[in-house]
Amino acid sequence: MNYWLFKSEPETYSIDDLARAGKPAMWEGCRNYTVRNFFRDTMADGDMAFFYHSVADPTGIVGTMRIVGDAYPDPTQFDPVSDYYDEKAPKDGSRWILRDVEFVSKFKRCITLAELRTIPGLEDMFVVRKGQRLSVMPVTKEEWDIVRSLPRI
DNA sequence: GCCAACGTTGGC
DNA sequence: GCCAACGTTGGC
Repeated sequence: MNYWLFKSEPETYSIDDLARAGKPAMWEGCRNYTVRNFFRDTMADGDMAFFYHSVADPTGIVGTMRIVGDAYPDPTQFDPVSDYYDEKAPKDGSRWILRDVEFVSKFKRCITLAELRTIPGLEDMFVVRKGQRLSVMPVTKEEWDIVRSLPRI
């Protein structure tokens, strides 16, 4: 079982949007090869992930979700009217893939980035590292457990 | 709005 | 295959 952190701008897609969906949703639009490789090679059905709000006030972890099923081609790469359209994407869909995710929980409060930076044991967490811009990143079990054990969540 | 940091592109 | 230029992310 692996653990992850997924970033999303809540104006685009928030934890509430995922909760309202009431079923697994496509995590579409990732256009970064490192993330693509995570989706393809490392992530597995049943993995757990934090939902993180970026470009928000405040930014931070707002809940959890579960990875459902296997990776498959992201349909938005073939959609000319989509923001995520990629005219050079091979027809076999191998360039950009996605994962389905389902809502698990929303925290009672946002665990802000500022708070994460102060918590012993999270010093090396990807999301607190300077310049780290991946929209999907791995989380260790130790980091997962520390965040899950914070008060009032 | 600024800008640091990083990923991607493309010329050579 | 190198690397400069460019584009994007995302915190502040």
